Parts: sequence; structure tokens; C-alpha cells
Amino acid sequence: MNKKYDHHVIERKWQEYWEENQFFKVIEDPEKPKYYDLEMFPYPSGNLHMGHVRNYAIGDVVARFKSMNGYNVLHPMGWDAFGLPAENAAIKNATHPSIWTNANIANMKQQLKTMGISYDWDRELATCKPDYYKFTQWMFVKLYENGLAYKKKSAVNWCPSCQTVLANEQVVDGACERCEAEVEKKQLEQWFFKITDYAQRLLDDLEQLPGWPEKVKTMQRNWIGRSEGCQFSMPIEGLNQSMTVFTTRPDTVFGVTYMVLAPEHPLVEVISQGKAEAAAVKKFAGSMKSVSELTRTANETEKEGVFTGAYALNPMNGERVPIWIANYVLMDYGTGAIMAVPAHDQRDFEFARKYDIPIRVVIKSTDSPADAAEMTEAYTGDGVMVNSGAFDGLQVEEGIAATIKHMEEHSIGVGTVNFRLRDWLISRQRYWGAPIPIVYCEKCGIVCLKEDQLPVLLPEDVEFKPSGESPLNYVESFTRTTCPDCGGEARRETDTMDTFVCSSWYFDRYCSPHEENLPFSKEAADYWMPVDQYIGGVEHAILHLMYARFFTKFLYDIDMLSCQEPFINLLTQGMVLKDSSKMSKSKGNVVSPEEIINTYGADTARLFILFASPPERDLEWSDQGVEGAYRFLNRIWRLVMEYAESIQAIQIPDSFDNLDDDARALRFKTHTTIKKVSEDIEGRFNFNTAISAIMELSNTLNAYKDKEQANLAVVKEALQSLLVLLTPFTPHICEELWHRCQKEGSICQQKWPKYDLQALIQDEIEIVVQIMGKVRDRLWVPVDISEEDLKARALELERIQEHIQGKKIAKIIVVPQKLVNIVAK
RNA sequence: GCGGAUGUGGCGGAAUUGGCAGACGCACCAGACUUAGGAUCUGGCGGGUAACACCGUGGGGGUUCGAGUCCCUUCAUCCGCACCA
Repeated sequence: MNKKYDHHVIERKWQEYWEENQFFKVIEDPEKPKYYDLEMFPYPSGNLHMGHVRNYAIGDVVARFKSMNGYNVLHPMGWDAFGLPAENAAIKNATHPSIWTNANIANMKQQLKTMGISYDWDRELATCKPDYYKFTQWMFVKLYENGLAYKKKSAVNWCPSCQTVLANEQVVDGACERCEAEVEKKQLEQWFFKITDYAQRLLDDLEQLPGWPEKVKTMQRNWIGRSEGCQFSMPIEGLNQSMTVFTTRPDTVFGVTYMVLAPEHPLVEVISQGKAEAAAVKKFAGSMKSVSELTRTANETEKEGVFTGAYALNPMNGERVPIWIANYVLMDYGTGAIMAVPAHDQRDFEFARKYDIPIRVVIKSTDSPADAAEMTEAYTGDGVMVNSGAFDGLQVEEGIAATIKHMEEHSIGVGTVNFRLRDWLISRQRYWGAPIPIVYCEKCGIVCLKEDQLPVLLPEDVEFKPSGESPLNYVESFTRTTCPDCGGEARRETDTMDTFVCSSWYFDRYCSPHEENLPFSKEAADYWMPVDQYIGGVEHAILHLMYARFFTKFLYDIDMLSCQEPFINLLTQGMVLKDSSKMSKSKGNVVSPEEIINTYGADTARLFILFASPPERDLEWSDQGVEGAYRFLNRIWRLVMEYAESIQAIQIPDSFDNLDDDARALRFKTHTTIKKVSEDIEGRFNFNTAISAIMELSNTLNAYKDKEQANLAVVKEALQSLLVLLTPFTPHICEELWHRCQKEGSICQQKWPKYDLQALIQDEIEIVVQIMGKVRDRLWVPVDISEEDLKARALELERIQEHIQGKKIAKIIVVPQKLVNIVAK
């Protein structure tokens, strides 16, 4: 038998053993508490990168730890397999996206297996397979039937490079999230999911997620962007029409000195028609179209606008106010029109000053000038209403309520809540996605397929255009179909769904991945859902996590799920950095997991990554750190191998009596380590400190080796505990050493050790002695020493005597079991 | 501009409830073993000092017997949002 630590042999051996014995296969078991541990499934890009390794190493520690603690653990893995890169690769290399994708999946699965992660591979899924996307389409059908999927023409974000539209969330700083091309606005008919119907619930239920990082919840709150106010209409002079505005400050309505419409607003043309200003208005609106969203919304952009020549009537005081159009009012927020109150809104203030529009103060306070001419900026704070007729004297807050009440009573307007969140645009003009199950019938119009008519299969034999345009448009066998209602001629929708739709319900599918009639069985989901621990990158804080929450609430509403939130606890792991920046091909600082695992083994790779920093923080890659982890495993190997034979016959007694000081100290270390490692994993996910505690135990054991009267029972207990504690982190080497010690069964199926309270009891403890809060000496005393005796012992110390000589002792503070602090002046 | 996070040795990081700052690891230094060492083992390792004293958790101030930890203020870095009416 090989005496040296050979990770190649060991890791393959135990991976095969676990697989053959189906160790990680789980089924519902009502006898056991369940634990659903989930890592965000990867896009099959071709190769595992270090971010994946970190993600799955963290998840595996949790899964193995929970399993050893008696939980029935669901720990699945799958593939987020639809998406653009496959299609781009197809265009470039003339390989079909499905071939490219399947090859990548096979490769990455192989790499994943070398990591030795405790996945139940029987539950593997890929979103691009018909047996999966059939149910992605099912989701669409159900949303459609419930009025939550609809088609509308609107200005959408178009990425010219990807040749497709993007959801608002996928536009970052005016550019495409994926390819960074500048996004254009286009008027198109597109499919949307009505996520805005769930805005309030998505916001409120964040309160029920104490296990989520505050940062992520804040980001979601900002994204939902709830604001309370009111909507009211202002009649337009000379026209039988009115303009509707949204405001959060109806209390300032008497300070309105002009109105603004977004340049794209449909009323713009109507009201300026025939006016002298019409040409200028048209020119301005036209110029806005060519300005990109990016520059238009940049904070530095100066406010610009033109007068339309039209006037509106303020319904509160009958005043006639000019209507302008301006760049700073956006069509897709609120009603695309505002009432402008320059005295109390900074943007309106800047605009009014620039164009010499009157400014009227209607909120008075001690810290703002009463005269508009003296103002240097808008006053947005608290105060009382003035120049506001019957409302004068009201505080801002009561003024808001009073004006809304007045507007409602006089049918002028109504109190409303406005959200920043927009409906989710799910159409993509691409091939490699789940087809939207819709047909267009000449007679019946838009017809959504029924559940039993699914799936709408993606045709395999297609030709990819170099432009990126979807080949589906040209596949007649796909587009030409019959209407499911009337049987007449019909045309199929050629848009496919955003891949975020696929990933919004995959965690439900894992509960019953082979279910054929429904996306998942309710019984299985009732047992497993919600996910107890979700782990992944913070880059999904808004998109994926918001969409998944939306789907979960919808599925709850149609009685498919019993939970309203999919993920109880969320861990957002930090990035893996090299030379202080994210690993990327362009920077040339990529470390390949495959190479690391090949050279040092999966156990070393896992150990290094888990030890180098706590999971939420960024991790700086260090080749020397990897060496250190490898050396540690070699030390463990030698330590255990040294005792492997001699401890075999030793029995660990039920209780340890008459131990000498060294043996007691070792037992103390063993059991404090069990305690610390358990607490560090369970409560805080601080794997780095858990591992450092195990290292300390190994150091203590190494030092104990030299003792003349070594107690082998105590050593055996320590070694066994050490191996079991280390198992979630580095399972292969632990399994091997476990068997080298002639232990039965798998170490992965051992019970997590419990610490022995008896072993934690100490007779003597060290107390720190301070003078004025500064440590001057230490002293060993019996644990049960009285406060008086302890004070006396402390004062007797030579070094203390020196320091307090000639001083008066004002006070002595004793913190039991810890320290004595002498206050002397 | 708003919101959030972070700031500790040469480096990664510990210090969980206000109680020994720097656990553990890396790097480095010295020694042992050795034909050899990029293996292994032993010891050292914040600054400062002969040794103490003293100084030290981004900076300044405060509360406290005692502050990395609490409060005020300020700086730096990172992340998110940003004309949202």
C-alpha cells in the first residue's frame, strides 16, 4: 500500500466509490428534516472557472455538513443552457448550438466531477432540452391565461450587436449588459410579463427575508422604486383634452409655474399643432430621438427644452400655465408629464432660471428664503404651505393628504403609488431559446397554445445568418402552422424567451426532475421548497433573484407552490481575483481550475479557496497559498499514517479518568475544536476560521507526539475528530485516511461529532492583570477562585507592585474568568 | 449627488457580547537533518529598546476602569443607484 499522499489515485477512487454507492442520491423522507442547498447553476460556456469552483466548494461544505448532521439534503446541479454565446459560436464555427452546448456540458460536468462535490446527478437538468423548456412554455401559457403575459408596441431597448431586444434590467449605463454595445431605442411589438402587478408584494416580502444580505434587499428596493403621490389631470386650453401628471408633492401644486411633457409624449404634436412654436417643438423632439439614453440621462447633461405654445389650466387655482417639452422628463416614468414647481424641485429650479420662468414659493420655513429672487437652489425640506389659498398653514405632510383628499372629492385626481419597476420584456429575436407558444391566426388573432399542445419544438435544421438575425424567420416548417382554435392557417411566433425565464423556476424542477405532466410535482415541491440556502454571485442581485421571486409568487397564486419566497437564505460570494483584479482572458490573469486540480488535487483547491477568505469577501488568488494548503494536507497525511496502525486496537472509553495534564490538554483542544468548527460552519459560514481551528488541533497533536507517556486513546479520539471535522472541506483525503485507520463505512456518513462538556472543564485558567487597562502581567488561578482572592493574588504580583508603587488604588474591576483591571492614580 | 460596504503586520486574514490586537496560513530570518533542498523538523517574526518604557487597527476628536469593536467628524477605496417627478 502506498505510503505517500497521492491525490490522483485517492480522489478518483473515492469519487467512483461515492458514485457507485449512490451516496448523494436523495428521495423525500418525511422522517428526516429536509435541507435544500442550492448553488446558482452555470451557463455552459465550455470550462469551469475559479468563480464556479468557489461557488460549488462553498455549497458542498454546507451540503456535507448538513448531511452529517442528520438532514436529508437536496443538492442538485444543472445547466442554464439557452443563450446567445451558443448561437454566436454557431455562426462563427458552423456548429449547431445544441452540439456546442452539449459538448460544453459534457466537458464541464467532467470537470465538476473531479471536484468531488456531493451532487445528486440523477436530478441534473438542462434548460435547452425539450423536456425542460416544454415547461418554460407551460409557465408562459399559465401567465397568459392569468392575464400576466401580453404583447404591446413600445419603445424598447435594442442591442444592434446582439440583434435583439433587452429588458430594462439588462441595460447597464445605456449599454448592453452582455456585449457592451450602446443600446438603441426602437418601436417594436413585444411580449411582456406583468411583473409590475407584483411590485408591492415583491417589495413587502423583502421584510420576510432576514437571511438575505441587506445590500441585496436595498438594491431590490431601489429597483422597485416605490413612491407615493397622486395623479391628476390638467385641462389643456383650447382643446377638449387634458394632460395627466404624477407628483409626490401635491402640496406644492399652487407653486406650479409651468408644465413639462416628455419630448416623445403623444400630446406634444397635438397641442403644438398650428402654433408658431410648432416647428421648433418638432425640431427639439426630433433631436432628442437621436440622443442616446446614456447621454440624455447623464447627470451632467444640461436641462433643455422649448415652449410648445400651449397652456394648461391648474385645476386647483384656475391659473394658466405654459406647457413646455424638456429633455429631463422621461416618457417611461410616471405619466411622462410633470407639473413643474421650481421653488421646491431642484430640476425645475435649474430649468426655470435658465428660461426665465417665474418661481413662486409655496412652502415656507425658517431655513429658506421667503423671496424667490434670493433662492440659489430649490427648497425641498419641511415647512408650512403659503400662497396656497385654503391650504395655507398646513405642514407638508398634512398638506399632501389634504390636497389629495380635495382632488379626489372634486374628481381632479387620485392618490396613487408609482413604481420605477417596469414590466419584464421577455421577447428575444434569437434562435437559441424557448419558443414563445403563440400563433397568429388570420381569423382568431393572437392564440396561445394549451398545455397539452406543448412543447413547441425548436427546429433543428436551420441556417444561421452572419448578421445574427434569427434563423427561425426563415424556417417555413416552423412558422407555417394551423390555428389550435379554428384549424385555419396560422403563423407561429418566432421570438424566443429571455433566458431569465428559464432560470426563474429551475429550483422547482429539481424537486421532481422527471415529472412528465407538470413542471414539478406539488408534493415534491411541498417537501423540498423553499431553498434553505442559495449561494451565488452578487451580480444576480436584481435580475435573476427578482424574476425568481416573481415566478414563485405567481406559482403560489395558481396553487402550484406553498411558499411565497423561493430562497430563505442567500449567500452572495465574493469574486476570485488575481493581482487585485477579476480573472479575465483579456488581462491574462486566469488560473485554470483544471490545472490546479491536476497538480494539487481537488482537496487542495477546495481547502485553499475556503481558507483564504470568508465567502462573502473577494478572494485574492495566491499560488503560494495553494502550496500552503497542499503542505497542510501532507502534514495531516503523515500525522494520521504515523498512528494508523498503533491506534487500531485502542478502544475509546466512555469516560476518560485520571488523565495527566498533557492528555487533558489534548482532550480540551479536541473538544474546543469540535465546538468552534461546528459553530463557525453552522452560524456564520466562516470556513476560514473553522479550518484554522482544525490546523491548530493538528499542531497540538504534532506537539503531543513527543510526550513520553502518550495516551493513545486520547490521540485516537483527537485524530478521528479531526478527520471528521475536515471531511466537508476535503472529503477525499479524509475518506482515505479513515479507511487506512481500518474504520468501517464512509466518513461522509459519520455523525457530526458533539463536544464533551466534561472535556471543556478546566481546573486552572489564566487571568490577565491590567493597570489602567494596560496588560502588565498574567496569572494562573483555580477557576473557582473568589473575587477577593483573585484581587489579592493580582496585587501580590511583583510587576504589579512596581507599577502601583506610590499610587492610590481607586478601584479594582474583575471580569470573571478573564481579567483584573486595577485603577490606580 | 444619494445609498451601502470596506480600511488591522511584508501579504491573505483572526479577534463572535466593549475585556490579552495580530489566531491560522503565506513570505521572510536563524538553526537541525542532509551529498543536495524548492522536502521535512525546531525556533523567531508589528514598530521601538540592551532590556524595559513607549508607540501601534486610515486621520482627528469623544464616551469608558478598559475601544479594532460604541458615538461624532474626516479621508481613501470598492460596489449599487442616479434628471424617478
